[in-house]
Amino acid sequence: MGQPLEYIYIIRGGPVKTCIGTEEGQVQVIGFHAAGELLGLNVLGTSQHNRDVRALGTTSFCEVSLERFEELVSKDPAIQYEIFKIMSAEIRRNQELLLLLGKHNAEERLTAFLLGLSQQFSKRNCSATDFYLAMSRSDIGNYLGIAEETVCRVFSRLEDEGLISSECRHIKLNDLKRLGKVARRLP
Amino acid sequence: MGQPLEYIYIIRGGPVKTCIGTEEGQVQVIGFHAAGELLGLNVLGTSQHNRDVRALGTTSFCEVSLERFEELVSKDPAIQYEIFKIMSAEIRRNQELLLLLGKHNAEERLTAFLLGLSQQFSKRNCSATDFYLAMSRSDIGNYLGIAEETVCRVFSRLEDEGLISSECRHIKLNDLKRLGKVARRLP
DNA sequence: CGGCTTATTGATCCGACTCAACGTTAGTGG
DNA sequence: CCACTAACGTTGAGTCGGATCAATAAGCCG
Repeated sequence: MGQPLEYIYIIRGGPVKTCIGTEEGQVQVIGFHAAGELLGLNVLGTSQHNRDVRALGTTSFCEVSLERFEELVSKDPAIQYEIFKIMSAEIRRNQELLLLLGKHNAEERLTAFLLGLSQQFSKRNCSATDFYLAMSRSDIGNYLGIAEETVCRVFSRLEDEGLISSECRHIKLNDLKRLGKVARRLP
Repeated sequence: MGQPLEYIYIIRGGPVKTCIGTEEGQVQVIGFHAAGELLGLNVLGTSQHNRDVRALGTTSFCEVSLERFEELVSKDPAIQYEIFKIMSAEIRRNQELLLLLGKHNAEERLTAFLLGLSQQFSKRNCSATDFYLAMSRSDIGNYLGIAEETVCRVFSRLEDEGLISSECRHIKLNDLKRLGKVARRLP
């Protein structure tokens, strides 16, 4: 964060989190990302990066200079359109998060979060029901706008109800259908 | 919402709100927009619009077919870059909103909202301290993730403290500096 | 006028925050 | 090798901000 906008980055591998911050030192986790995702597109048209990116494990990046990026984009309409699609998807992702933060309680936020992860893992040909969380309880709470303690409590409650098995960062989703109902329950 | 992605739209004049919804009928107001803004960019790469746009007064639009849009963008790098910048700004706007919803209480959200409007009006050469709200209390509450009643109560409280004058939708900001402190107060 | 939407205010209740204690694991240095 | 420290995760008790429910204005329009 604060660095001049000279490069954008592509994640080669490893989980990361991105955060924005205020002058007062508050931090908001904006997203968790994995291999293949682009970082830095959100500051096109400004002079410096506005996000902090932190590794949640062993990671590697691909650094692309802004000139090279603009060259690629302007020469190849397919790439250009791909970038539009990526940015557009990022907008939609943030908007769904807004809906989650604005209209759902802690239990719904957390189950929706787990189901979202499940889908991501499934797309990467990993297990959709049995995975490790790269991020801490504190990061999850920050991301979802709830306290770390509440994250723990909801995990415990979901486990008591048999919906998940939670052993620290190793999570099993035992009943995707019922979890889906919890995530989307009307207020 | 739900219409096939055939056009994107540019607001000619008049205030509008955009919303997303869930199958359960919940609605989340995502933003308020005025003349000059583009609507529809957030669904590039998908098959249909995912937002509802509703007028909050007399409005007019410019409709641009997707083919025409793509033609313009691919022929003129300046336009292309401009679109990147617009989408990038939209991402940043949503992220700031996420920070607001995730880390700030009702009073901070509402004062930040008023100050944001103030800046917008100021950019349009309108008064930064004396303006009409195009949107209802209910819309504001929905947008900020708080109840309509809470919006009213905070308005009343701010008025009691002399920070604003509120007569229904006619708002005066009496002390921008103190309002700024309220908006950014540490938790 | 009456019906309708919007705004305001009060009373009550609950979900989630805060504060605090404690267990666990990993890393550090004597 | 073990004491010490630092993160991280979990759980409990108490509190409070804001939601909900309810009633009452206040503007708008047919």
